[in-house]
Amino acid sequence: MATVNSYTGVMPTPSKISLADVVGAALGILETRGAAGLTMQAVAVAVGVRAPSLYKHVTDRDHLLRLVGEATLASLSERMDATSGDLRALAAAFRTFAREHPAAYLLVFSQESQLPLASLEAAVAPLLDACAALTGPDNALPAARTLTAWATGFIGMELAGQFNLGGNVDAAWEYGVELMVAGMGHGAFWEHGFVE
Amino acid sequence: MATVNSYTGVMPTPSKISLADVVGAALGILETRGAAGLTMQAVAVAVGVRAPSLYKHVTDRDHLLRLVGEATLASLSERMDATSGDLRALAAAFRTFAREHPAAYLLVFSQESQLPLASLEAAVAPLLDACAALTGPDNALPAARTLTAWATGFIGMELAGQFNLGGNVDAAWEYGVELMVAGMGHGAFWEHGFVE
DNA sequence: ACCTGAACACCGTTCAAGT
DNA sequence: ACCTGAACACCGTTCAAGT
Repeated sequence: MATVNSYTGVMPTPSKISLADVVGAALGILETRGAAGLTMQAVAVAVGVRAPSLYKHVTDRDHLLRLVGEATLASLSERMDATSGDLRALAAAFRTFAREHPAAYLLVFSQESQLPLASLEAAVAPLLDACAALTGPDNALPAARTLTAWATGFIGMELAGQFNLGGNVDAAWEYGVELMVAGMGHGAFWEHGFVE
Repeated sequence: MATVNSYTGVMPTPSKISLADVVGAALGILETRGAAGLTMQAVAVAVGVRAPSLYKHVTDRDHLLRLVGEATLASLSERMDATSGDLRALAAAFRTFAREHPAAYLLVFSQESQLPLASLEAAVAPLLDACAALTGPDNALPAARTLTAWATGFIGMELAGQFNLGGNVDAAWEYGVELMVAGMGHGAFWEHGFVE
Protein backbone atom coordinates (compact mmCIF):
# COMPACT_ATOMS: atom_id res chain seq x y z
CA MET A 1 0.00 0.00 0.00
CA ALA A 2 1.51 3.31 -1.02
CA THR A 3 2.32 5.77 1.74
CA VAL A 4 1.13 9.32 1.55
CA ASN A 5 4.68 10.47 0.99
CA SER A 6 5.31 8.33 -2.06
CA TYR A 7 2.16 9.62 -3.63
CA THR A 8 2.72 13.36 -3.62
CA GLY A 9 1.92 13.56 -7.29
CA VAL A 10 -1.66 12.65 -6.53
CA MET A 11 -2.26 13.91 -3.02
CA PRO A 12 -2.78 17.61 -2.34
CA THR A 13 0.67 18.97 -1.53
CA PRO A 14 1.23 18.74 2.24
CA SER A 15 2.54 22.01 3.63
CA LYS A 16 6.28 21.98 4.09
CA ILE A 17 6.29 24.87 6.57
CA SER A 18 4.44 25.23 9.84
CA LEU A 19 3.30 28.31 11.67
CA ALA A 20 6.01 27.59 14.22
CA ASP A 21 8.58 27.68 11.42
CA VAL A 22 7.34 31.08 10.32
CA VAL A 23 7.32 32.55 13.82
CA GLY A 24 10.73 31.08 14.57
CA ALA A 25 12.23 32.51 11.42
CA ALA A 26 10.67 35.89 12.21
CA LEU A 27 12.20 35.82 15.69
CA GLY A 28 15.62 35.09 14.25
CA ILE A 29 15.38 37.86 11.67
CA LEU A 30 14.16 40.28 14.32
CA GLU A 31 17.22 39.64 16.45
CA THR A 32 19.75 39.81 13.65
CA ARG A 33 18.32 42.47 11.33
CA GLY A 34 15.98 44.43 13.57
CA ALA A 35 12.32 45.31 13.21
CA ALA A 36 12.79 47.12 9.89
CA GLY A 37 14.50 44.05 8.42
CA LEU A 38 11.60 41.83 9.40
CA THR A 39 9.86 41.86 6.01
CA MET A 40 7.53 39.20 4.68
CA GLN A 41 10.02 38.64 1.91
CA ALA A 42 12.85 38.03 4.39
CA VAL A 43 10.74 35.58 6.38
CA ALA A 44 9.73 33.77 3.20
CA VAL A 45 13.34 33.34 2.11
CA ALA A 46 14.26 32.10 5.58
CA VAL A 47 11.68 29.33 5.49
CA GLY A 48 12.31 28.52 1.82
CA VAL A 49 9.10 29.73 0.27
CA ARG A 50 7.72 32.76 -1.62
CA ALA A 51 6.15 35.65 0.23
CA PRO A 52 2.53 34.99 -0.79
CA SER A 53 2.66 31.54 0.78
CA LEU A 54 3.08 33.05 4.22
CA TYR A 55 -0.51 34.26 4.06
CA LYS A 56 -1.63 30.67 4.40
CA HIS A 57 -0.31 30.68 7.95
CA VAL A 58 -0.70 34.29 8.93
CA THR A 59 -3.39 36.78 8.00
CA ASP A 60 -1.13 39.77 8.07
CA ARG A 61 2.30 41.13 8.88
CA ASP A 62 0.67 42.58 11.98
CA HIS A 63 -0.57 39.15 12.90
CA LEU A 64 2.93 37.76 12.55
CA LEU A 65 4.32 40.55 14.74
CA ARG A 66 1.71 39.76 17.35
CA LEU A 67 2.70 36.10 17.38
CA VAL A 68 6.35 37.06 17.70
CA GLY A 69 5.44 39.35 20.58
CA GLU A 70 3.54 36.62 22.35
CA ALA A 71 6.44 34.20 21.98
CA THR A 72 8.72 36.87 23.42
CA LEU A 73 6.41 37.45 26.35
CA ALA A 74 6.30 33.73 27.04
CA SER A 75 10.06 33.48 27.42
CA LEU A 76 10.13 36.65 29.48
CA SER A 77 7.53 35.13 31.78
CA GLU A 78 9.67 32.03 32.20
CA ARG A 79 12.63 34.16 33.11
CA MET A 80 10.68 36.17 35.67
CA ASP A 81 9.22 33.08 37.28
CA ALA A 82 12.68 31.58 37.61
CA THR A 83 13.86 34.34 39.96
CA SER A 84 13.60 34.39 43.72
CA GLY A 85 10.67 36.80 43.61
CA ASP A 86 12.68 39.50 45.30
CA LEU A 87 11.97 42.85 43.70
CA ARG A 88 15.63 43.57 43.01
CA ALA A 89 16.10 40.19 41.36
CA LEU A 90 12.95 40.59 39.28
CA ALA A 91 14.02 44.01 38.07
CA ALA A 92 17.45 42.68 37.17
CA ALA A 93 15.96 39.75 35.26
CA PHE A 94 13.71 42.11 33.36
CA ARG A 95 16.61 44.33 32.36
CA THR A 96 18.81 41.39 31.43
CA PHE A 97 16.14 40.01 29.14
CA ALA A 98 15.74 43.38 27.43
CA ARG A 99 19.46 43.63 26.77
CA GLU A 100 19.64 40.11 25.43
CA HIS A 101 16.69 40.57 23.06
CA PRO A 102 16.47 44.30 22.46
CA ALA A 103 14.46 44.22 19.24
CA ALA A 104 11.97 41.68 20.56
CA TYR A 105 11.69 43.57 23.83
CA LEU A 106 10.95 46.82 22.01
CA LEU A 107 8.40 45.09 19.82
CA VAL A 108 6.48 44.07 22.93
CA PHE A 109 6.89 47.20 25.04
CA SER A 110 6.49 49.86 22.38
CA GLN A 111 3.42 51.82 21.48
CA GLU A 112 2.21 49.67 18.61
CA SER A 113 2.38 46.32 20.34
CA GLN A 114 -1.38 45.79 20.74
CA LEU A 115 -0.79 42.57 22.59
CA PRO A 116 -3.57 41.02 24.64
CA LEU A 117 -3.08 42.60 28.03
CA ALA A 118 -3.62 39.30 29.73
CA SER A 119 -0.30 37.89 28.52
CA LEU A 120 1.47 41.15 29.16
CA GLU A 121 0.23 41.17 32.72
CA ALA A 122 1.09 37.55 33.23
CA ALA A 123 4.69 38.34 32.38
CA VAL A 124 4.85 41.22 34.83
CA ALA A 125 2.69 39.67 37.54
CA PRO A 126 5.63 38.67 39.75
CA LEU A 127 6.73 42.30 39.77
CA LEU A 128 3.31 43.41 40.88
CA ASP A 129 3.27 40.84 43.65
CA ALA A 130 6.62 42.05 44.89
CA CYS A 131 5.29 45.61 45.00
CA ALA A 132 2.17 44.59 46.85
CA ALA A 133 4.30 42.85 49.44
CA LEU A 134 6.09 46.12 50.14
CA THR A 135 3.20 48.56 50.04
CA GLY A 136 0.25 46.59 51.25
CA PRO A 137 -2.88 46.25 49.13
CA ASP A 138 -3.99 49.89 49.14
CA ASN A 139 -1.02 51.26 47.27
CA ALA A 140 -0.13 48.14 45.31
CA LEU A 141 -1.50 49.39 42.00
CA PRO A 142 0.10 52.86 41.88
CA ALA A 143 3.32 51.35 43.22
CA ALA A 144 3.38 48.71 40.51
CA ARG A 145 2.71 51.37 37.89
CA THR A 146 5.54 53.47 39.22
CA LEU A 147 7.92 50.55 39.13
CA THR A 148 7.00 49.32 35.65
CA ALA A 149 7.02 52.86 34.29
CA TRP A 150 10.48 53.44 35.67
CA ALA A 151 11.83 50.09 34.47
CA THR A 152 10.46 50.33 30.93
CA GLY A 153 11.50 53.96 30.71
CA PHE A 154 15.01 53.24 31.91
CA ILE A 155 15.45 50.30 29.57
CA GLY A 156 14.00 52.23 26.65
CA MET A 157 16.49 55.02 27.19
CA GLU A 158 19.32 52.57 27.66
CA LEU A 159 18.51 50.71 24.44
CA ALA A 160 18.17 53.98 22.56
CA GLY A 161 21.61 55.02 23.76
CA GLN A 162 20.19 58.09 25.45
CA PHE A 163 22.41 57.83 28.53
CA ASN A 164 25.32 59.79 27.12
CA LEU A 165 26.20 62.00 30.05
CA GLY A 166 28.75 59.50 31.21
CA GLY A 167 28.49 58.37 34.79
CA ASN A 168 27.70 54.83 35.82
CA VAL A 169 24.51 53.57 34.18
CA ASP A 170 24.44 50.45 36.33
CA ALA A 171 24.72 52.62 39.42
CA ALA A 172 21.80 54.72 38.18
CA TRP A 173 19.76 51.55 37.79
CA GLU A 174 20.54 50.48 41.33
CA TYR A 175 19.84 53.95 42.65
CA GLY A 176 16.42 53.70 41.05
CA VAL A 177 15.75 50.23 42.43
CA GLU A 178 16.70 51.28 45.93
CA LEU A 179 14.65 54.45 45.72
CA MET A 180 11.64 52.36 44.69
CA VAL A 181 12.13 49.77 47.40
CA ALA A 182 12.65 52.39 50.10
CA GLY A 183 9.71 54.50 48.95
CA MET A 184 7.36 51.56 48.78
CA GLY A 185 8.56 50.24 52.10
CA HIS A 186 7.44 53.21 54.17
CA GLY A 187 4.74 55.08 52.32
CA ALA A 188 4.73 57.95 54.81
CA PHE A 189 5.17 60.42 51.98
CA TRP A 190 1.84 59.38 50.57
CA GLU A 191 -0.70 61.27 52.62
CA HIS A 192 -3.50 61.84 50.14
CA GLY A 193 -4.78 58.32 50.22
CA PHE A 194 -5.36 56.46 47.03
CA VAL A 195 -8.74 57.61 45.82
CA GLU A 196 -9.17 61.30 45.40
CA MET B 1 11.81 99.55 -13.42
CA ALA B 2 10.17 96.14 -13.43
CA THR B 3 9.92 94.36 -10.13
CA VAL B 4 11.10 90.80 -9.77
CA ASN B 5 7.53 89.66 -9.29
CA SER B 6 6.22 91.11 -12.53
CA TYR B 7 8.99 89.38 -14.41
CA THR B 8 8.55 85.76 -13.43
CA GLY B 9 8.52 84.67 -17.03
CA VAL B 10 12.17 85.64 -17.31
CA MET B 11 13.56 85.21 -13.83
CA PRO B 12 14.32 81.75 -12.49
CA THR B 13 11.15 80.69 -10.67
CA PRO B 14 11.35 81.87 -7.06
CA SER B 15 10.46 79.06 -4.68
CA LYS B 16 6.90 79.27 -3.52
CA ILE B 17 7.48 77.14 -0.43
CA SER B 18 9.97 77.62 2.39
CA LEU B 19 11.54 75.07 4.70
CA ALA B 20 9.37 76.49 7.46
CA ASP B 21 6.31 75.73 5.35
CA VAL B 22 7.41 72.13 4.93
CA VAL B 23 8.16 71.60 8.61
CA GLY B 24 4.93 73.32 9.62
CA ALA B 25 2.87 71.15 7.31
CA ALA B 26 4.65 68.06 8.60
CA LEU B 27 3.84 69.03 12.19
CA GLY B 28 0.20 69.45 11.29
CA ILE B 29 -0.01 66.13 9.52
CA LEU B 30 1.78 64.42 12.41
CA GLU B 31 -0.83 65.66 14.86
CA THR B 32 -3.85 64.85 12.75
CA ARG B 33 -2.82 61.65 10.96
CA GLY B 34 -0.04 60.25 13.11
CA ALA B 35 3.51 59.24 12.27
CA ALA B 36 2.44 56.66 9.68
CA GLY B 37 0.39 59.27 7.86
CA LEU B 38 3.35 61.61 7.64
CA THR B 39 4.39 60.68 4.09
CA MET B 40 6.33 62.86 1.69
CA GLN B 41 3.32 62.74 -0.57
CA ALA B 42 1.02 64.04 2.17
CA VAL B 43 3.41 66.86 3.01
CA ALA B 44 3.72 67.78 -0.65
CA VAL B 45 -0.04 68.00 -1.07
CA ALA B 46 -0.32 70.12 2.08
CA VAL B 47 2.13 72.70 0.76
CA GLY B 48 0.76 72.55 -2.79
CA VAL B 49 3.62 70.90 -4.59
CA ARG B 50 4.68 67.47 -5.87
CA ALA B 51 6.68 65.12 -3.70
CA PRO B 52 10.01 65.41 -5.55
CA SER B 53 10.10 69.16 -4.93
CA LEU B 54 10.41 68.57 -1.20
CA TYR B 55 13.92 67.28 -1.75
CA LYS B 56 14.98 70.84 -2.59
CA HIS B 57 14.41 71.75 1.04
CA VAL B 58 15.09 68.49 2.81
CA THR B 59 17.62 65.79 2.04
CA ASP B 60 15.50 62.96 3.30
CA ARG B 61 12.34 61.95 5.10
CA ASP B 62 14.59 61.28 8.09
CA HIS B 63 15.89 64.82 7.85
CA LEU B 64 12.36 66.14 7.86
CA LEU B 65 11.52 64.04 10.91
CA ARG B 66 14.57 65.41 12.67
CA LEU B 67 13.48 68.97 11.96
CA VAL B 68 10.00 68.21 13.23
CA GLY B 69 11.54 66.72 16.36
CA GLU B 70 13.67 69.76 16.96
CA ALA B 71 10.69 72.06 16.57
CA THR B 72 8.82 69.90 19.06
CA LEU B 73 11.68 70.03 21.54
CA ALA B 74 11.82 73.80 21.22
CA SER B 75 8.20 74.22 22.25
CA LEU B 76 8.63 71.67 25.03
CA SER B 77 11.58 73.69 26.31
CA GLU B 78 9.48 76.83 26.33
CA ARG B 79 6.83 75.05 28.33
CA MET B 80 9.29 73.74 30.87
CA ASP B 81 10.96 77.10 31.34
CA ALA B 82 7.59 78.71 31.95
CA THR B 83 6.97 76.68 35.10
CA SER B 84 7.96 77.57 38.62
CA GLY B 85 10.87 75.15 38.56
CA ASP B 86 9.31 73.01 41.23
CA LEU B 87 9.78 69.35 40.43
CA ARG B 88 6.08 68.58 40.68
CA ALA B 89 5.22 71.43 38.34
CA LEU B 90 7.91 70.43 35.87
CA ALA B 91 6.72 66.85 35.80
CA ALA B 92 3.15 67.98 35.29
CA ALA B 93 4.15 70.30 32.45
CA PHE B 94 6.04 67.47 30.78
CA ARG B 95 3.08 65.15 30.99
CA THR B 96 0.65 67.79 29.79
CA PHE B 97 2.77 68.49 26.75
CA ALA B 98 2.92 64.79 25.90
CA ARG B 99 -0.85 64.47 26.09
CA GLU B 100 -1.40 67.54 23.95
CA HIS B 101 1.04 66.42 21.24
CA PRO B 102 1.26 62.65 21.59
CA ALA B 103 2.59 61.87 18.13
CA ALA B 104 5.21 64.59 18.23
CA TYR B 105 6.18 63.60 21.76
CA LEU B 106 6.64 59.98 20.72
CA LEU B 107 8.66 61.02 17.70
CA VAL B 108 11.12 62.76 20.00
CA PHE B 109 11.22 60.28 22.87
CA SER B 110 11.15 57.02 20.96
CA GLN B 111 14.03 54.82 20.02
CA GLU B 112 14.59 56.13 16.51
CA SER B 113 14.69 59.82 17.31
CA GLN B 114 18.42 60.33 16.80
CA LEU B 115 18.12 63.94 17.86
CA PRO B 116 21.21 65.88 18.88
CA LEU B 117 21.43 65.21 22.58
CA ALA B 118 22.23 68.84 23.23
CA SER B 119 18.70 69.98 22.37
CA LEU B 120 17.18 67.03 24.17
CA GLU B 121 19.09 67.88 27.30
CA ALA B 122 18.25 71.54 27.02
CA ALA B 123 14.59 70.63 27.14
CA VAL B 124 14.97 68.49 30.21
CA ALA B 125 17.58 70.62 31.96
CA PRO B 126 15.11 72.22 34.40
CA LEU B 127 14.12 68.74 35.54
CA LEU B 128 17.73 67.85 36.22
CA ASP B 129 18.25 71.05 38.18
CA ALA B 130 15.24 70.29 40.31
CA CYS B 131 16.66 66.84 41.07
CA ALA B 132 20.05 68.23 41.96
CA ALA B 133 18.42 70.64 44.39
CA LEU B 134 16.90 67.69 46.22
CA THR B 135 19.77 65.22 46.21
CA GLY B 136 22.85 67.37 46.29
CA PRO B 137 25.50 67.08 43.58
CA ASP B 138 26.69 63.52 44.29
CA ASN B 139 23.44 61.78 43.44
CA ALA B 140 22.11 64.33 40.96
CA LEU B 141 22.85 62.25 37.87
CA PRO B 142 21.34 58.92 38.95
CA ALA B 143 18.40 60.78 40.47
CA ALA B 144 17.75 62.65 37.24
CA ARG B 145 17.97 59.41 35.32
CA THR B 146 15.51 57.78 37.66
CA LEU B 147 13.07 60.65 37.29
CA THR B 148 13.27 60.90 33.49
CA ALA B 149 13.07 57.14 33.11
CA TRP B 150 9.95 57.02 35.25
CA ALA B 151 8.31 60.00 33.51
CA THR B 152 8.98 58.82 29.96
CA GLY B 153 8.01 55.26 30.87
CA PHE B 154 4.78 56.37 32.52
CA ILE B 155 3.81 58.63 29.64
CA GLY B 156 4.71 55.99 27.08
CA MET B 157 2.45 53.49 28.80
CA GLU B 158 -0.29 56.04 29.18
CA LEU B 159 -0.18 57.00 25.48
CA ALA B 160 -0.13 53.36 24.49
CA GLY B 161 -3.24 52.73 26.57
CA GLN B 162 -1.44 50.16 28.68
CA PHE B 163 -3.02 51.25 31.94
CA ASN B 164 -6.10 49.11 31.67
CA LEU B 165 -6.33 47.74 35.17
CA GLY B 166 -8.62 50.54 36.14
CA GLY B 167 -7.72 52.52 39.20
CA ASN B 168 -6.85 56.16 39.09
CA VAL B 169 -4.08 56.88 36.60
CA ASP B 170 -3.67 60.44 37.83
CA ALA B 171 -3.28 59.14 41.36
CA ALA B 172 -0.62 56.72 40.15
CA TRP B 173 1.23 59.63 38.57
CA GLU B 174 1.12 61.58 41.81
CA TYR B 175 2.16 58.55 43.81
CA GLY B 176 5.19 58.31 41.56
CA VAL B 177 6.03 61.98 41.87
CA GLU B 178 5.80 61.89 45.64
CA LEU B 179 7.85 58.73 45.83
CA MET B 180 10.55 60.40 43.74
CA VAL B 181 10.53 63.60 45.75
CA ALA B 182 10.62 61.78 49.06
CA GLY B 183 13.32 59.38 47.94
CA MET B 184 15.54 62.12 46.57
CA GLY B 185 14.96 64.30 49.62
CA HIS B 186 16.51 61.94 52.12
CA GLY B 187 18.87 59.59 50.33
CA ALA B 188 19.39 57.46 53.42
CA PHE B 189 18.51 54.33 51.47
CA TRP B 190 21.47 54.88 49.19
CA GLU B 191 24.42 53.53 51.15
CA HIS B 192 26.68 52.32 48.39
CA GLY B 193 27.88 55.74 47.33
CA PHE B 194 27.73 56.68 43.70
CA VAL B 195 30.84 55.12 42.22
CA GLU B 196 31.19 51.42 42.70
C1' DA C 1 16.47 77.86 -10.06
C1' DC C 2 12.60 75.64 -8.93
C1' DC C 3 9.16 72.29 -10.30
C1' DT C 4 7.41 68.23 -12.76
C1' DG C 5 6.44 63.52 -14.91
C1' DA C 6 8.32 59.34 -15.38
C1' DA C 7 10.82 55.86 -13.60
C1' DC C 8 13.04 52.70 -10.11
C1' DA C 9 13.48 49.84 -6.03
C1' DC C 10 11.03 48.12 -2.41
C1' DC C 11 7.24 47.29 0.53
C1' DG C 12 2.56 44.42 1.77
C1' DT C 13 -1.04 41.99 -0.24
C1' DT C 14 -4.31 39.65 -3.69
C1' DC C 15 -5.51 36.21 -6.90
C1' DA C 16 -5.87 33.28 -10.77
C1' DA C 17 -3.28 29.49 -12.33
C1' DG C 18 -0.27 25.63 -11.64
C1' DT C 19 0.71 20.93 -9.34
C1' DA D 1 -4.43 21.98 -0.54
C1' DC D 2 -0.46 24.32 -0.84
C1' DC D 3 2.57 27.10 -3.67
C1' DT D 4 3.70 30.34 -7.39
C1' DG D 5 4.12 34.33 -10.83
C1' DA D 6 2.08 38.27 -11.96
C1' DA D 7 -0.08 42.16 -10.67
C1' DC D 8 -1.64 46.14 -7.74
C1' DA D 9 -1.33 49.99 -4.53
C1' DC D 10 1.73 52.50 -2.04
C1' DC D 11 6.04 53.96 -0.24
C1' DG D 12 10.78 56.94 -0.73
C1' DT D 13 13.83 58.68 -3.98
C1' DT D 14 16.27 60.00 -8.47
C1' DC D 15 16.70 62.49 -12.64
C1' DA D 16 16.21 64.30 -17.12
C1' DA D 17 13.24 67.61 -19.04
C1' DG D 18 10.30 71.57 -18.78
C1' DT D 19 9.64 76.74 -17.64
